[in-house]
Amino acid sequence: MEHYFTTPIYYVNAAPHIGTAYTTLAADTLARYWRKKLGREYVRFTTGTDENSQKTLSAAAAKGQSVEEYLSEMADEFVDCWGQLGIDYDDFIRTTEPRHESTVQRLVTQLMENGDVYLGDYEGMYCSRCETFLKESELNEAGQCPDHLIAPEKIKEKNYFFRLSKYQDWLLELLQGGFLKPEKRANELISLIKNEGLDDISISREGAEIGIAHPSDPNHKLYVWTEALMNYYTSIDRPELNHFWHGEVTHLVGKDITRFHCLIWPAMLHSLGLPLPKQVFAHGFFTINGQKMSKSLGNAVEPRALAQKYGADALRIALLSAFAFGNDGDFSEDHLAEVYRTKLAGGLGNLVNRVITLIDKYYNGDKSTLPVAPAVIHVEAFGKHMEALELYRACEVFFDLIDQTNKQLADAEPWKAPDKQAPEVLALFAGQLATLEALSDMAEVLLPEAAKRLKLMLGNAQKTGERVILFPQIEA
RNA sequence: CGCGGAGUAGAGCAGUGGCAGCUCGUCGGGCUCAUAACCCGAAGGUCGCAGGUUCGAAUCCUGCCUCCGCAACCA
Repeated sequence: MEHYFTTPIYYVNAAPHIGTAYTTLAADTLARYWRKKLGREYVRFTTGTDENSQKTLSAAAAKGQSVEEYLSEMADEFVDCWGQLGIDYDDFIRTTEPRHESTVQRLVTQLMENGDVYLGDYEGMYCSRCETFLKESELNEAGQCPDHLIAPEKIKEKNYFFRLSKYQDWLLELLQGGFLKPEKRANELISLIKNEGLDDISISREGAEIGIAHPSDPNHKLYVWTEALMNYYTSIDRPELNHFWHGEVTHLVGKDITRFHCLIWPAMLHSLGLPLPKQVFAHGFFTINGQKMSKSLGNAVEPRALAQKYGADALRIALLSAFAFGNDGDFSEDHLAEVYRTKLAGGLGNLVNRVITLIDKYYNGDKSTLPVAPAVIHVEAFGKHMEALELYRACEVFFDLIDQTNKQLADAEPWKAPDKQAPEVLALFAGQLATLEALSDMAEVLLPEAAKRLKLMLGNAQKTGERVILFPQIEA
């Protein structure tokens, strides 16, 4: 079974920050797990940028650039950041690409042919921040958008609508069936449907300058969410890649955009007769040092700066092990430094160093004399958690194995054994080596850069010569 | 009654019905193969409060209190 992982496509109005990095690192980690298990050809991982926004006009103008220049520059920021974080995606999709336009126009045409799109009059209050129309009942006392505290514009125009309301009952069942995880997030949408019901949604704007042209009405541009969600399909919309849509598709999203991914998107797919994703997983948000990330507070975190100081590996595992995937939590550079110092340098790095040193010393680095060791049971638990998207627990298993192995070595005290060729000493080192192999396999998922060096060290039949330090001490 | 998160050891977090856990930090000890690393032990919590359900509740129900996010950056 193929696996297809996606992150949201990110708005290009700012450089990637630690929050977007979190989603992307999580997706990358899952993709690495499945590639290792199934082979690269059975896994696809897509990320990208959402570039069809009215705001790019003013943003580009403010920088004295053309829209194209502005968008390319911003997209490059993301490509560069993901490169520095070691993100190994299969596709980076930009919604201004021709391939996306063609897929969107084809899918929207099909929606129209299915009778799920109609042209209607719309007079309503449009919040440009929400990028959606608001009901009167949703406005606050001041007549403002309650989320953004700005007065919505009164807009009267012809809009194309998607018949979302038609799929209300179907969506309710879908959500009750576990389409969205964790369950608490699904419950939010279930109560939304039950309490407020679903309205048809506008999918076009009349006379907009930015966006993908409506396939049959040149006066309209397709409205952002409808079009943006289709990027997940665009990426595999080629005959040789289309089978990924028939495998297990997992959309990773932040908890704030579940309604788009779990109401609009599945309804459109259902209308199109396309298979649904296996699941949408909504992760939580985190504060920085207990405070909301904010430029004005000066605590916005640039992932590239952290990766340069501690390495992309450390940033990755510090984020994923900081709190349970799906919960909210806290993150700080202190925490990152702590994980680096205690778990990576003092834990894994030191363990590798001491085991290899001993084997070099006692057996001249010749691992072939050691007996075959039993399998490491942690590997199974690690896989189970990865497959359940329990990244936090997978990290726990990894760290736990390191601790147990250090403990085992300390208990056995092989340096005190008079005969290093005694069966129990040989068995000990065989087991330790098997554990390092298992750890290096897990590291290929959790710590890809370190894993390369570790594999190299373990692969050497003879002495490694100069000692390789996996995680050197970092001066504060 | 705006929406939503959250209150568990000094800090950060797991744990969603079955004897309160993890990591870090702190204190004491050990070891010396190792990156001043590693191992052992200890201190430290009436699981926000009050009711209720249950043989049994951190966990389920009710009410309350407190904190956080919801202009902009923004998962």
